[in-house]
Parts: sequence; structure tokens; C-alpha cells
Amino acid sequence: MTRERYNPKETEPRWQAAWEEKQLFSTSNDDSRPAYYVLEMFPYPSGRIHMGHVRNYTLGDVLARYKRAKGFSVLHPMGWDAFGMPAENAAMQNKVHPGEWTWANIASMRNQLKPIGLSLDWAREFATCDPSYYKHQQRLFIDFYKAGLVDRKTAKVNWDPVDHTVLANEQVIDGRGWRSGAVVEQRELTQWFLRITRFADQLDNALDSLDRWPEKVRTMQRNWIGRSEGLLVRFAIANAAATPGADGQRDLKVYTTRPDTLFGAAFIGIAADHPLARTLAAQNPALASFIADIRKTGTAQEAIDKAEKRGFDTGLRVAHPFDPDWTLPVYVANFVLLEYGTGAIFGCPAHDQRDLDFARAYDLPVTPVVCPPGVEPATFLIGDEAYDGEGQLINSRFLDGMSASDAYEEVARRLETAQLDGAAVGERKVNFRLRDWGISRQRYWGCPIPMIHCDACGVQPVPVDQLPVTLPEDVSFDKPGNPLDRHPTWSKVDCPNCGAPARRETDTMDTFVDSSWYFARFTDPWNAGAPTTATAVARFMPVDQYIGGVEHAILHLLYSRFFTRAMKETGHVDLEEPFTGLFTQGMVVHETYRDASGAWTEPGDVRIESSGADRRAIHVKTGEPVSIGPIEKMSKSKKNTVDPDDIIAAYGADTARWFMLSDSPPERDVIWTDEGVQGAWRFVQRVWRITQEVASLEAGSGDGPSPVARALRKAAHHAIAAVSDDIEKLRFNRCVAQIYELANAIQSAINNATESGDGSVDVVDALREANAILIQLLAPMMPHLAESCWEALGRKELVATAPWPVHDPAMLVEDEITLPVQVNGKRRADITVARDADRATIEQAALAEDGVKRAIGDAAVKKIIIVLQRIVNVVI
RNA sequence: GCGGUCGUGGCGGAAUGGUAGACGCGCUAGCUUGAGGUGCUAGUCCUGGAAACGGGGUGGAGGUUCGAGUCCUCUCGACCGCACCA
Repeated sequence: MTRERYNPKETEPRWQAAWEEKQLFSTSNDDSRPAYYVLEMFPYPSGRIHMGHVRNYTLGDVLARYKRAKGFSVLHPMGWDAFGMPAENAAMQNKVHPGEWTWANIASMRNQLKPIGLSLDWAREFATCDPSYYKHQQRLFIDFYKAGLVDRKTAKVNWDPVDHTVLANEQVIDGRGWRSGAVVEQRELTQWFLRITRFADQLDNALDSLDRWPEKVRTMQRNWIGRSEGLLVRFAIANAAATPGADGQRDLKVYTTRPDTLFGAAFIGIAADHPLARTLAAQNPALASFIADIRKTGTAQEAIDKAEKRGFDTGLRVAHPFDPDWTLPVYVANFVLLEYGTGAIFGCPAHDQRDLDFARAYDLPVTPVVCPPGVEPATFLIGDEAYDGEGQLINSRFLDGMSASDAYEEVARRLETAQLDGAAVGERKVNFRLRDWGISRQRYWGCPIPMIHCDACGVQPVPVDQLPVTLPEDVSFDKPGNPLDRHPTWSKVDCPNCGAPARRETDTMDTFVDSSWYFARFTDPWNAGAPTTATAVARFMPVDQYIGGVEHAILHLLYSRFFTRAMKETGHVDLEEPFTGLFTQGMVVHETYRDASGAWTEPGDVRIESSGADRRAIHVKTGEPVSIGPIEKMSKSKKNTVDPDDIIAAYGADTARWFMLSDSPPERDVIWTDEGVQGAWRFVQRVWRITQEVASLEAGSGDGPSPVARALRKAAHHAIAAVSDDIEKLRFNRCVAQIYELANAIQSAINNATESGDGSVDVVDALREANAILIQLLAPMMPHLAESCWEALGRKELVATAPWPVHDPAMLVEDEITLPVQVNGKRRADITVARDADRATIEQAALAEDGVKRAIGDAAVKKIIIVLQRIVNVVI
């Protein structure tokens, strides 16, 4: 029989309008049902949605729709991470105001997003560049400031002398500004910092509790925080008077995680920027020129990799803490970092590779003090490799014979009690790699830092009732630098304290600040008086499932975790961890194509021909062969992008969503292929056809129970259980497989019924039930098709409002089960027995099988292992 | 160098320690349909055999176990992250 094909172009907008009209996805803050918060990382409004967005939002949407059907009040919002540099670059290139550009992009991206059919609560939409949002961010900043969580200090920054702005480390490529190409300078600037280090220990410890986060992300954060336990040791300076520039210097503080190796010390290294190095250099031209020289070696990673260990003997000597007569030379060394620890180290060449390289270059003694297990101490020598493992202490006086960890404790204990100038020589110290978060940016298109500089009163926060500090509209981008800085009037303001003329802060905030609390704002974006509403936060936070790309594994997620703690401390939320569940999805990738001249060729211009195992690509216009290149992340430069608009126009949103979900596990990359999309398209049509056939079936003769019907019901209820479980675990590719299996089962039952004429009442009933279940199970993934099918089944309400089907456990229980029978672990036969058959019955049945008899042959049966309802293994 | 993830058909991928390869793509054959992205049926890990029925098989080598893709040890390879952090 002929049926009309399913036409998404007609149905998809219709169902979207129906959902909209009934406001199905707007979430009330007063709802007695349990809440569930699904959030995908909000997009930067670049102007176009790409396939990565479609994948990200589809994953979240499946979960949102499923949880809604399970009876939760689901919060699933969308907004825009709308501040940032691209808007300013566009302003410079096209003479369009960053705000205008951004809002136009938001409008067009919203229009692209809507046809995907996502169940989003658009009533909560906001953009971070809107003063109604950043007003509250300024309030948070001031509250943090008052709580001592904000710091203003000088810091070394990457300065682009052409663009007149600070660059983030990742914006410096081979020592040059990524945009201007100018050689980046290191400058000391006074900057605003958020004191993330105050929470370093908490941020590290709490990672253990985030058991619904990928292990990988937790490890990355742990490394980034870089907690280490060690000892601060003060070395007395032995010859201050004899060293020009060292007058008054009494001690030098060093941080070490290996106090056990103290007797292997050969030298002290200090950073080029260490205060002591500076004072010494002021009296020592040779040292000054050495420092200037090593500063020149680039900051680029490659340069650091290749840099040789270099040092300069300052002439200064310090005394060993356990032996005042033993002095160590103090070097300025290029591999010692000022930013970590105290900016000074003691070098133990035998047990640290860097120190060893240095010692070899400057001919310093290499004394092994930790002997590896099983090695004779007398013969233990260090060659080109330092030994950093455990072992027994040697050449270490009172430590000799101890294990390294006991020696660590012994040294720490002794130095904690030893005195130098009235203070302890040693102090246990937990150190972190994590630095405070510098948020000052010399840019226009960001959230203004709400501070005022007064000559008399110093730095003053803007009074809260004067917020927001809005960005001026009349700015120009024809010159490099920060337009706020050169605006004639904007920065002029009266000091809130004394009323004298003062100056606004013209730096704006790093855009990572904007995204560090937006998830909390979504719980009540209507609150004009405060950033958050306690009841709304309590209702929805933390986010139950957060979904986004792994590229934000460190910065965004760590900043958000910090912000949540800071907001707790300032009374804006009552929780510490913002995201209990985190999922990092893979990228959308595609084959690349190049024509004969080597030019990248778009997938739309390529036709793939295959015969057998051969795949060849041909240019559709020229007919010339095209070479198929590696599969890579979709990018404009390689022209291997597929435009969501085109796909939706050709196949509809459901096909695109289904394919995204079906082909790969969500955490892995998915390869976009035209064949795959067509397969998804065929399945859409197939579901539609099946539904129409089932809907038109008329119950024939026969009213007894049918085994066909029973098998179908089992398949359907099994699918309910499996799909539900897989959605909970975000294993959508397995859901898809389950749904295919159910569709196949329905298909064969239909064929069976129509061919044999066995359309008994029971079979038709079972078909209708299974078909309804099929539609409901795929509804979270292909919501439009599901509505159309639901309607075809004669249902009056929307499937989007239908409760999730519940499986009947009785349907999953088999009366008879088929057990594989192995002989010595190899399967030789199957037996079918009653579900509750006892061991003796099973054993008898197993040994009666021909295949089993043949495999046993003349051998004696040693043992028979029977795992009930699983397997039988005969051991011979 | 350090840390993490992962190696399964032609491809994407399934397998609470219990029948390896579900499901899809592709391919093969037959039927159907036929002007515009068809549909249905059967087959598709390798290998011997007409078949029945065998042999082998989850990067490699060992081990634990009645039984290993799964657990353990070593090893090879790929990808990702960090990288002079004392």
C-alpha cells in the first residue's frame, strides 16, 4: 500500500509552534515536583551555529525531555556569553559598534537554534553584555572586594605594543601577539586579581567528591592546582659583608619538597627576578648583564624546552643548616621561577635532573644521598641521570640508614625547632602551582570593573546603588588601545568618599568572569535587585548535568568552582560545587577533500562512489577526481564543515539529531558522513511507515493469546528498561541501537500479521502497544517525528506531555531460558530449560546434548560448573 | 620526561568475568518499485567443508580463573593534557 512520506518541513515548525503555544518548556520556580537542572555550556555569539553546537544541545535536550517525562520540573535554559574580543575586532574591521554586532549575532543564532526543536526555556534567556546582567556581576565583584577576595597588585603581563593591550598566555604565539604579530613585551602592570588561591586546598580536596565528573577533567584540575607538601628552609648568609650589594641580607628562604636530600646540596639557585638578585645586580654589572641576557630567551615553549641550564655565581655564600662551616654558593639560575615557592631553591644534583644538568655545566659536586634498594652504597654513582626514587640515606651523617620518607620527617622536625635570628629555620608548607586570577583587561567590550581611583582616598568601590557602571556608546576603534581609556568624559567621576574629582577604573573584566556564575543567574534571571534569589538557587542548584567541550576542563570549570565558593562566602548562594554531573562531549569531525590543484574542496562539491572496498571521490561540477584526506575537526580553513541550516533544510532537525546521537558514544568524536545521515533519514521514514501500518491494522479473527504477541510485548518492555537506563547514563548510541531493535521486532510482527493473516486481536493489541512505546522512547531524540506519529495513533495530547512509559518487570522474565553449554570454555551446544530448573536437571540436559557428548569423547568429566540462568561449563 | 584515555570486522561501534562482533553504515545476491535521497528478503570476522560440523580470532607476550575483549604484570602503538613547579 502506498503511504505519504513523512515531511519534516511541514511538521517540524508545526510542532514547535504547538510546544511554544502551550509553553511546555518554560519552568516555574514554584512547582512542587522535584527539580532537575540540565545545562549546556552557553555559546559565544559568533554569528553562526555550527555542528558542534547542535551536538552539544541535542545531548542536553534528550536528557531534559526524558527527565520531564519522568515527572521532573526541568530547568533547561539558554543564554549568550556575549562579551569578548571578536566583537572589538569586528568593530575595527567593519566600523560597526561591538554591541550592535553582538546583538545582531545573537538574533541570527537564536533563529538558527529554534528549528532544532530544543526544549529550552527561552523566558530565561539573557546575554552577559546586557547591563541587567553585568550590573549584578559588578555587585558580586564589590562584595568579593569587601570580603577580601579581591586583590590589586603588580604582575608581569604579556604586553602587545601595537594593540596596546595585555594578552593572555594562549594569545602569545612564538613570542608574538596573535593578532598584531608584534613581539610581546613583559611588563609590570597593576592589575585586579581574584584570590582563587585562598580556596586552592578546598578546590583540590573537593575534586574527590565530584564522582560524576570525568576522571580526566579531575586529573587536569588537580595538576593545574599543583598541590605539593614541603618545607621552607632559611639559609643563613655567610658572607654578606664581603659581597657588594648584600649588606643587611641575613637569610635566604628556599622551598623544597625533598628535605631528605639536604646533605646532597651543592648550590643555591635564585630566580633572575628575585629581590636578592636585583639588589646584587645593582652593584655588579656582570650579573646585571647576565640577568638581562637570560630575560631575552623567549617565553615561547619551544625556547624553554631548548634552553640550556645557565647560571651566574653571585659570590654570595650561605651556610648549610646543619653545619655552619659548610657553605654553598648562590647562583642566579635561569631555570628557577620567581612565581613558584620562594623563587629560590637548593640544588641537589644527585636527585634532581635539572640540578644535575646545572651541576655538570658548572662543575659542582654531585653527592648521592639516597641509595636505591638493592644497590651497594659504596658503588652507587650518578651518571647522566638523577635518581629521584625511594631508598636508603647515605652520606648524610645522622640520617644515614633511614628511608627517604623517615629522613624527610627527621629533617623537618629538627629544622622546625632549630633557631636562626630568633625564628625557626624550617617551616612545613603546602604549596600550590595555582596563581591568583588576574582579571584586568585593557579592552572595551567587557564588564567594567566598578572601582574609582581617588588621589585622596585611594581605591573606592562604586556605591552599590549606582550600579551598573555601563559602557559608553560613543566610542571609536580607529586607534589601538582601550577606548575607555581615551574617552573624554566616561572615566571622570566624583569620589564616593570625599566627593573630589576622581577617575573610574578603565579596565574591564576577563570574560571568564561572565561565565563563572551565569548558571546561578538562570535560576532567577528576573531578580532586578540581586544577583540571585535564595529560594531559586536552593530549588535548582547545583546543576545536575552540565554538558560541554573538554576545552573548558580547566579554566572555565575551575573559575566556576571558585566563584561558587566566593558567592557562598558573600551570601549569594548556599553551596560549594556548582556542577554535580559533568559530561564532556566529543567533536564533530569530517573527511577532508582536495582537488587536483591541492585546494580544499567542500563536501557539498564532492560525490563519493564506492564499489566493494573502494571509495573514490569525484568533483560534482568538474568530474575531476578529488583526493580524500584525513578526518579532521570541522573548520572553515579546511572547508570540511557542514552547515546545520543546510542539513535541517534537506532532512529536518530530527534526522540531524538522530544521526548525531546514533553513530558514536557522546564522549567521542562523531564522524559526520552523508551515508550516515541518509541512514538516519531512512529510519525516520521507516518509523513513520510502521506507525501508519500499525494504525491501519484491523484486528482479524482469532482472539486467543498469541506467542507472536507475547514476544513483541517482551521486546517492547525490554526496550523501555534498556533505553531508560542508557539515557540516565548518557549512552545515547546504545539507546539508538535498542530502538532499532524494537523497530525491527515490530516490523517482523507486521510482516507476519499481514502475510500469514494472523492479525488476531492479541497481535494487533501488542503491535499498537509496542508502536506507542517505540514512539515514546524515541521522543526525546526525535521529538517532532514522535509528535506526528503520536497524532497518527489517534492520541489527542502531545507526546511531549506524556509520562515516560513504565516497563512491566513480569514481561522481562522468561519462562524458559536458553543456556550455552561449554566444554572447557568452548561453546558446544545450547540447552533450553525452565527458568527455575535445578542444577541436576540442567546438568542432565547439558550432558545429553550431542555436541557436548562429542566434545567430551572418552574423557572423564572432572567438574561441571553451572551458573544459574547464565551458563554451563563442563570441565574434562 | 610526567600524567591520563584508549587499542575489537571494510567502517562507526556493542558486550554486570559467562554464546565476541548487538545496532547502524557499507558491501553482495534475489525480489519489488521505478524518473528524482525507494522498499522487502537473505547473506556479510578469518579459515576448511557442498553441508553437517570443525579450526582460529578482540595490538603483542605472559599470568590469575572452570571460563578473560573485560582482572593482573610486562611490552608495542595511537590520541589528549601538562611540562624547568624544586
